[in-house]
Amino acid sequence: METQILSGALSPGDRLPVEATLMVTYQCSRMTVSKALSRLSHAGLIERRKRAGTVVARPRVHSMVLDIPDLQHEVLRRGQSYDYRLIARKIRPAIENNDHEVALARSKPLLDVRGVHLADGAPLALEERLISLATIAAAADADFTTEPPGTWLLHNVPWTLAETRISAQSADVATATALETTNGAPLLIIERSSWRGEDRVTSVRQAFLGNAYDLAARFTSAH
Amino acid sequence: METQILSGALSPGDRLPVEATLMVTYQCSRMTVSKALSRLSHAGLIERRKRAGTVVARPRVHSMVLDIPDLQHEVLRRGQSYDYRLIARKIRPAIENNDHEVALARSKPLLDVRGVHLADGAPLALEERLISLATIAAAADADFTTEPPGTWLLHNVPWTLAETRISAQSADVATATALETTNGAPLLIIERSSWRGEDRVTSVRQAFLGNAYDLAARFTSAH
DNA sequence: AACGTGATAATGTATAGACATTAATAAAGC
DNA sequence: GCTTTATTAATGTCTATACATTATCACGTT
Repeated sequence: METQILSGALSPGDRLPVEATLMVTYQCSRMTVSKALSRLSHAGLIERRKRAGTVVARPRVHSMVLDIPDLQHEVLRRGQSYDYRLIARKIRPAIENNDHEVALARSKPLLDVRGVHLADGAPLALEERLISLATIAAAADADFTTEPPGTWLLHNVPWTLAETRISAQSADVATATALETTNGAPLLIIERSSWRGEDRVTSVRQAFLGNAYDLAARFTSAH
Repeated sequence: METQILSGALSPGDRLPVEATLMVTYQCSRMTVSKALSRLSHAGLIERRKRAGTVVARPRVHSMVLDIPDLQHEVLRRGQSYDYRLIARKIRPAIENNDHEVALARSKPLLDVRGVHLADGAPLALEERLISLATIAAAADADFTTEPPGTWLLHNVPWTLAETRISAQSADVATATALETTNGAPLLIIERSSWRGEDRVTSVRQAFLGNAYDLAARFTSAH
């Protein structure tokens, strides 16, 4: 079925046979047919409506799975050496008139970590991260001098929801210095906030050298 | 179960009760327990191993669903007016020493479309797109003067695989002119190739004004 | 102590049947 | 001709059962 749809033999809007027919066609029980169709439906390839039957879905958004990999893991996978250089780590209260920080802090301190990711010794990204100690108290005891906080969080805290913003900016002086590039160089900015259930876990801003980053490049699929 | 994991009551590595126990706990059949656990497993929250039992997963990659929306749809959703300005449309053979174009063309012509997306009359993105007429012959007859090719493709061609590259660049003269911005302005570049099964469908390069584009910003989740 | 080797406990997947839910269609009423 | 109501055909979900698959564990042998 999947092959037929993806090959174009079945086009968006086409009706699929009803489950009873598929039972006969593929010589299996209705439960099995139903599970298979549920899988396709979940993947967004088909739409099922009671009484009306099943049709090949007309795609609406270009929805894809983007593997935003752990930077350390990704750099090592590409055969480069990885290093993390901690610039500053401090525990501080939220800035009062910054709504975002206040929501993240929830009346407790924030862990503020910034550092540079290096691939083969060259700067790859500048990272500024805030971690909510209200949500993740254990982060206060973690050692972020060599292991980047992103890696630690990934291995220790499951997240349920993340909001990502991607944009491009010109490097200001401080960022250009940290990344050893020229003032005004194009940077790829990734900002992400993560939740665990109702609670905010962390927010991070990563500034990548525009030309160095084909890391976000990933194979993707609708399934 | 999901709530317990996401709330932190169950941590990565913790063992879950075996299915027989869950049957009793939740007063339902094993098939139902199994389906629920399969769903959690598919979502990456747990790992199931025969004989060894089920444990809460230790997350590995920051995998997330990125909804890259249809631009027209997204601009309208934000309450802005949308326009598409066609710059050029031509059918031409692939450039011979360009491997990418040759692979896309498959010995047939390519449809080369470029245009500008406008939100509230202001340029938002410059788009350069190639469509394989070998794979999508019907695209030759589509009217791309007002409807952008991305929207047409999205509604008419299901895709199975896409490869996306995201980077940042400084605007060159031609691009800066088309986007009515200054030379050297930071741009967010999205390059994407799409497949339908084994066949290449289209490749596109979109250059966004860096500050205008929080469009790629999308709510995302692991499920 | 090291190495198979078989029993076993767990998940994986299938079947047949029952009932619930929903929306398209047909019938009835005004 | 329009609206309301009943029918019904489709999917949605559950149960109980059976057997397949596989990694672990305990045991016996070398």
